[in-house]
Amino acid sequence: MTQPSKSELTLDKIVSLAKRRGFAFQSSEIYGGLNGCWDYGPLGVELLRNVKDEWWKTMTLRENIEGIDASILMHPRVWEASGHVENFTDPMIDCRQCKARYRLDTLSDEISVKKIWEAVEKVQSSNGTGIVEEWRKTSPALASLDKKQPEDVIRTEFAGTLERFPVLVLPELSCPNCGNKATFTEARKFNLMFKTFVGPVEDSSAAVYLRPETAQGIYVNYQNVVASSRQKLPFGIAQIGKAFRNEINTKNWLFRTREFEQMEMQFFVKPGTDDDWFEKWRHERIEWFTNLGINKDKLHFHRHEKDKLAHYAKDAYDIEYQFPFGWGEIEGIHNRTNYDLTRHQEFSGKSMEYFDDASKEKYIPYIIETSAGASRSFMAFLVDAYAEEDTGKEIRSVLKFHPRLAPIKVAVLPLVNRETMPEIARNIFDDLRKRFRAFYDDAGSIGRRYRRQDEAGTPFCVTVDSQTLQDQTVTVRDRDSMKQERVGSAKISEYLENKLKRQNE
RNA sequence: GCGGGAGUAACUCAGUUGGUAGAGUCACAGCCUUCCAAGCUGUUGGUCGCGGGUUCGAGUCCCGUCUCCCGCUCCA
Repeated sequence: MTQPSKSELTLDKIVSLAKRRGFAFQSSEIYGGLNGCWDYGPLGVELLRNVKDEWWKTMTLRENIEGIDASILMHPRVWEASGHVENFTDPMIDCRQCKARYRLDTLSDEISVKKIWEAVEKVQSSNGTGIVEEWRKTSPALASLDKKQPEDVIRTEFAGTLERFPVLVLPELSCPNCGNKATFTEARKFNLMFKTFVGPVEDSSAAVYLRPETAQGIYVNYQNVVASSRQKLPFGIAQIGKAFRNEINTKNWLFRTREFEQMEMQFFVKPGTDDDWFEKWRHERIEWFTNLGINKDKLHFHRHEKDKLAHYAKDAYDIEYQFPFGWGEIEGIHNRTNYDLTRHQEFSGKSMEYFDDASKEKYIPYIIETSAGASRSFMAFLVDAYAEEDTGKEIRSVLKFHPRLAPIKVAVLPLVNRETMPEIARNIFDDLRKRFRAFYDDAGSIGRRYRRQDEAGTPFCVTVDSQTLQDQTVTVRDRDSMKQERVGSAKISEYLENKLKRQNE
């Protein structure tokens, strides 16, 4: 059996299959779709649920992790404390010539002091319109044209000028990348958080945001959980929920969307033990994916370089999956230090300290974050499961999901619609469907029906044949090997339970 | 946000210099069929992405717009 190389696998193929079989549809499709929004269909919702269930059980079926489900709307101050208000609203500009993109607030770092003075002199000599006057008031060091000012003062003031009066200086600057002058687009302010209003009146004082990450819902509840669950450090809080980011560009199907779901576990530890816990969680998390059948070769860690770490992070690894479009992050494991809790203590005025009864110490815990994308994991499991096999006569399309992730666990098929086979199969189906997601199919040849289940990723097919009439046994056909074994029809439930059983972790 | 490509049935696609919209697959109803698709008969299914314009007439030409894919950029 040869397998075509997976490099031939395109996203288009998966998107098409996903639509045909009911995994994912474009949102509001009959109205032309909504950019970057997708809906999960009948099979998709089962797969997604199974992914989330597996994650939830892995996390919470242990002593030291509690679950919560926080509100999507939170107090606006949360996002000031978290740094999102500041960091999510950077004005951006593009160079029309070379297409380079810059953050307005960091553009001045790439421009020499000499060039800065040149631009400032141009602005100074321009006609004294109101805006120039205003600028002179806010940037005295520049306005005085005192070139003996220390460089950092010049730079700070110039950065401020750029941010407040981009119209004034941008036409005087050259693109640091291509060197062309006056090629910048207007500064556009991106607010990456979705804004809405509490109450029916659109009053700005009632503005709130749809959470851009679920983590903050855990942090703000950390003291509540400690108090109510009697947990002691180290312990974790798990949550699955939707988050929203008003991305500039959505792309790659479910990979970058504006509405997405996260599976996050924030683990609270004593400072100093954080590195060890970080390593432990990092390895545990990648094993979660491989234990559920993801090809090891398609997974790797991507460590964030020190100078590119987020403002809160001490160390960070992404678990990346090799999608048809390249490597993409499906989970991030970050050492967030005590940044978040410290900030919330500052902004809320409430203590975030933990009192360690054993050592009589008081401290703000460090947090090891494991943040997996539910939608991205869904996509990785789907892409990874997809296989085309040459059986010699034809190409078999099959989704080789781990049985616990498979949307449909078992299909029940009468070999032919004769004698009492359909009735017996119906009875078996009626029994199984109460315990497993099951499917009954009597349409077409048996081979066709097996193929249909292959394409839906159903791991087991139970077939009633003439021998069933004699000895009450049925065949169970395995999706991947296509091999069959005979099982007593009364024992199928037990047989499936065994196949779907979780290992003790 | 920039550049390129695409959008016609549920899916993959055809559709000539502008002249009544097609195929295969899928699905459904039968027939056939005793273990790995595509055998037979019949049937359902199309705002040709959307909106304008040109024209006697637009899937086809023009303009705008939306959406998807690819490449840049971005991803705190």
